[in-house]
Order: sequence, then C-alpha cells, then structure tokens
Amino acid sequence: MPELPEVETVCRSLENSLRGLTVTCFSINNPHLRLRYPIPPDLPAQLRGACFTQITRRAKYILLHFSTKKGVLIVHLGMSGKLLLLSKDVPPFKHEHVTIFLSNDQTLRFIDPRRFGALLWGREDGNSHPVLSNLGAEPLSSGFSARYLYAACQSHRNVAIKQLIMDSKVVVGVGNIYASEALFVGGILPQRKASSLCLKECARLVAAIKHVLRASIKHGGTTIRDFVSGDGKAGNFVRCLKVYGRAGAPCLQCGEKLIALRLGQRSTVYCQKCQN
DNA sequence: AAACCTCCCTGGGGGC
DNA sequence: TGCCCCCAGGGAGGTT
Repeated sequence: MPELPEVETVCRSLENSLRGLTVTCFSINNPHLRLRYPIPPDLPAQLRGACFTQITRRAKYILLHFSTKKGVLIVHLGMSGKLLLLSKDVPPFKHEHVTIFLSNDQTLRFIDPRRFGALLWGREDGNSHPVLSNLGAEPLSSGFSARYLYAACQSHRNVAIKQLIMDSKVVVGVGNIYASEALFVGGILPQRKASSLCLKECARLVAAIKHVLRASIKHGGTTIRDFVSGDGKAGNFVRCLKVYGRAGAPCLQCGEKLIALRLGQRSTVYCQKCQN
C-alpha cells in the first residue's frame, strides 16, 4: 500500500533508468481505473515519440516529465499499483492496464489489481491538474512546521489528530501506517482532539512524521504484502514498524499490550502508556 | 463550514 | 476443497 516513502522509492528507482528513453508505443489495455479519473483517450497520441527527462513526486503522485514539455504523465498507485520497468519479452500481467514501450526494448508496465490507481495527463508542469491543485504541505518540506500543524489543529478543532495528519489538504503522503507510527514516536494518542495539542506537541509530532518518513525512504519503503519499487525490490521498513499491525502484542518500549481502535473507518494501534 | 458517511475494487484470509 | 464474508486502503463527492 504505497504511501509517500513507497512512491518516493519508485521515483528514485525509475529516475536513472528512464531518463533519455523515448516512448515508441503507449498501449492502454484497460482504461477503467479509478472511476472518476479514467485514462485520457488521447494519452497514446500525446506520448508517442516523447523522451523522458525527469521523474518528480507531489504527494503520492508520480510525475513523469518529457522533453516535449506539452504535459506531464501523472501516475497514482492507489493501494495495489505497481510501475515496473521490464524487458518487452516478459509476458503481460493479469492486471496490466497500461504498457509503455520504450526505445531500448524495455517496457514500463502499470499493474493495479484493485484499480484504485490512476494515470492522468497534466498540461505543462501538471500542477494545474485538479488532483494536484488543492493539496496541503509536503511533509519533508520546511513549510511543514510546528506552527503550520498547530494552525491546522486550530482550524479543525474537533477532528482526531490522526485523521488530521492523514488529511491531504493539511499534509500529503501520510497514510494509515505512517500516521500510526509517527503518533507513537511522537508520544501522542491518536484519538486526541486536534485542538487539544499545544505548540510543543505539534513540534514533536512534526519531527516524528519527518523522522518516520525519512527512515522508511532509507529502507526502500514498507512492504506489507506486495509493494515493490520500479526494479522489483521489496521494502524493508516493515521490520521497523513499532505499532502498525502489532495490536495485542507488547509495546517495544514499555511492554504494555498495544491497543487496537477504529478511528474514522481506519484501524489504529497505539500504546496507552507511551502515548498521551 | 466542519464533520461525517459512502463508494470505488480485488485478493487474501478466516470461518464453516 | 470451496464458498462466503469481511477487511485493507486514498480520495472524491455527497449529506448532515
């Protein structure tokens, strides 16, 4: 389930191998991905002959830039999406929705069994696309600060702090795994009302979010079931998870039994002794 | 306006 | 063994 570190890992794994390659053919096998955002039918025409220049990331969106500068290919992996660079001889996968043929006899495959993902076309640098135009702060940027989070807590007073840090209009890229982990590292109960956090606690939580995300990127992301980067490697951060997926097990810090809770339709795990 | 609910989709896992 | 049901997840849009 790709969150920011997994998407960043995919970008980094593809960046060097894609740069300079040209799209020879863009083949849509199934346009019906996320229902509200089907693959634009003119994508093959837009991309034929285009040369990759760089790969960037905004929130959990992967932005593939081309030398033509007419637009940007925007990819969202949903929760089961994969972007794999493979030889053209590898037979198509069961849920391979898009195949991009490249000038060096390789192919970039978009595979997504659960179809929560999306492939979109953004004009110019892509930032005007509706999926990117209304996003909150990048968690690893200096704009995501204690004061920024504190202000968000004041304007969403009654929301649980876990739901607030998972709100992409506030801060992007923090999904269920890293929200749970960061709240543990920051020592804050997930069900606390946003308005109850003081500036000092916001500072702790911001630092914890940055720390957990950076650590996960360093480990190539978290592979729960099937996440792999562009070169097919699984992530190792799952070994570092302190609370996510460990409900009922002893807290690694104090030994207390970790508690499971449902918060805004999401499963949450926390330690009632280490977090308050 | 803030808070809450619902839907989209498939595969894995547990229960029987 | 197979079938059924629940669950996982982000984001958008609708309702209270």
